[in-house]
Amino acid sequence: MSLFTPKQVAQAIGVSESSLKRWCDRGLIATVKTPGGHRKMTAAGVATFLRERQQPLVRPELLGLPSNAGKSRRVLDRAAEQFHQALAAGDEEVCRQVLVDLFLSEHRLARVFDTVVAPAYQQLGQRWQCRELEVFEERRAVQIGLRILGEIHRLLADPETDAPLALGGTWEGDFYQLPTNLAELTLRESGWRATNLGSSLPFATLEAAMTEHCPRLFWLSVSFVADDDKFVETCSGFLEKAEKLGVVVAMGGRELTEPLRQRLRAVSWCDGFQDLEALAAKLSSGNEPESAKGGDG
Amino acid sequence: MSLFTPKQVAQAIGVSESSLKRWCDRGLIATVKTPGGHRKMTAAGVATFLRERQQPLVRPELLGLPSNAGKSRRVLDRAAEQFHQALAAGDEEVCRQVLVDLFLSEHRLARVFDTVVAPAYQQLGQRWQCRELEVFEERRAVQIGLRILGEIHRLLADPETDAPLALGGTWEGDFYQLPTNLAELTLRESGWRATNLGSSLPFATLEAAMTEHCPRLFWLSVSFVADDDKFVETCSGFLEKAEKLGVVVAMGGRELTEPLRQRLRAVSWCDGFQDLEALAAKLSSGNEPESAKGGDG
DNA sequence: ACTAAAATCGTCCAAATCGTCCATCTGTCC
DNA sequence: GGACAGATGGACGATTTGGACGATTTTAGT
Repeated sequence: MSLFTPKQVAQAIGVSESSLKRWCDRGLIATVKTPGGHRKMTAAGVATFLRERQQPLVRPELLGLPSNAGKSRRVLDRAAEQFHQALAAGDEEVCRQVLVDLFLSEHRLARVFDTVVAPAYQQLGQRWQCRELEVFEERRAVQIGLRILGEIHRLLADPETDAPLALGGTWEGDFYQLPTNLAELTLRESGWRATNLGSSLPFATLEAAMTEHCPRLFWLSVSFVADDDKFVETCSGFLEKAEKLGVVVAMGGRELTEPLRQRLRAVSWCDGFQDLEALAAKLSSGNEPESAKGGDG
Repeated sequence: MSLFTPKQVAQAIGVSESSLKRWCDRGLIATVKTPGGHRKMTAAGVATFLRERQQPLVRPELLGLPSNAGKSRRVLDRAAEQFHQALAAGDEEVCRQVLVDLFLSEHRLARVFDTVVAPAYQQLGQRWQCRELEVFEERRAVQIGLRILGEIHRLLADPETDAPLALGGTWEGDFYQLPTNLAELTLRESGWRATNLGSSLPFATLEAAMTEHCPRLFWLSVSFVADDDKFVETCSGFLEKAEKLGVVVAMGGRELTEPLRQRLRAVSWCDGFQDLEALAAKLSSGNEPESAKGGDG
């Protein structure tokens, strides 16, 4: 992680150094001070400020951000189409600009994911099925997406050490990485200590992770199910275990068909990341650390 | 107990060595001096200083870790061990620092990949087979690796538009993403316009990509082979096509056993990324843009 | 034990930042 | 319009920082 001086940040935002110093002293921007009293800021801290204040970035490159980030406000629906086109063309720079712009424009990530990212990849999937796109183009789009999400990951402030814990991933055979990554970021933005365990994990492993860390929330992203019966069976055992531990399980994904859902109980369904965010908010507001763990035995 | 040098502590705190020395001399940080006058600090001393000054550590993980500056062999060895430990523990910050430090120390990426990254993941794989690690810990390590590689990707300058083109990926059923990502970065550092097409791609798609873009080099990362015969058969067709187009195919990966290799021709074998880099150098030095495309039809 | 390379020493100085003050600008209320 | 409160951007000397230098100490390798 690199630290930025007031001069750099002031130039990046396009304001005078004096103003920037005042904002720091008023607590608007997270600032650390050297023993000598010099201020230093992190990219995440500045990004948080920019989002809260809707402040445009004049020279984003000074903060290591894409060269056009934050210069203009973006509208969600227009961005969706632009993002989709850029993804299909493999234009990583444009993709990055669109997403980082939206992020800095204080749009909730969950909303961006639901209205821009997810639809774009759905469209790509459709175009791939129609033979309009080659497989590698779809894979390349995923690569690009993962890279950009990684950057946004770094722009989010580190969660508090006492923030509620969330784990999640995808089940064995489900190699889709984007949805579970999106879930992780959604929860991180909501202040959770969310960790994506990865894709294609045996349920035994998921259980082990849950038992070891005992999170408040566990998300399961389901984009592929080979065998409904096996899935339901294994998953049911997992859910039982979760209930005993007092872990809330959230499931979402395009493969969760209605018949499949009816065969699973004790699950919070999330159709989209805004659902997940709402669930997380409910959980962390109505914090009941004692009673939740009660039924162990 | 381990003692830290000013350089390490300075990096951990995120200030210059000069400033740190000054703070030591002012008594802000408890310091022990060797008979020769070199300063040494204990973790406790640094922690006390940080708490009194309420200064957050920029890189807390570096405390306890040797510095990675320099280019000697042992630096790389130590880095390999650090990286491995941090990967197993899921400590993304440490991993990032180790790799980015090495990168900024002007180590060739190929060398870092061969001596640090690849061994670390090999060890993880072994420990996983010995049941020492859970699957999710291995997956998490991959997630971390991919994110960091994404960052290094951005740190590399964009390739020239007239740089030689390279494409690559993994075959259907081979979901390992790290090796092919490493290959992409290796070539990018060598100035190539390298694009990773992704993992688990049908050979038909790989062929389509090759035909459409006609790269100078095509890498195939092979970390998993379900059926040797089928692999050889399909792969041979691919290699023929490549030869017609004048595309050099480079293959590497732990699953390329000797018997498998003998059944495949017209391939440049790469045991490690330094091999790949050497191959790339040879190709781009002996540049023969005309004759290469000759035999089409 | 000895040599060569790497890291640290102490010192110096230019550049950056500090805190503070003040003139200017903007929007509001009377 | 005019008084007022609040925010901005620039200027000032004092302080802090970060990088450079040759000399010295530590470390790696034989």
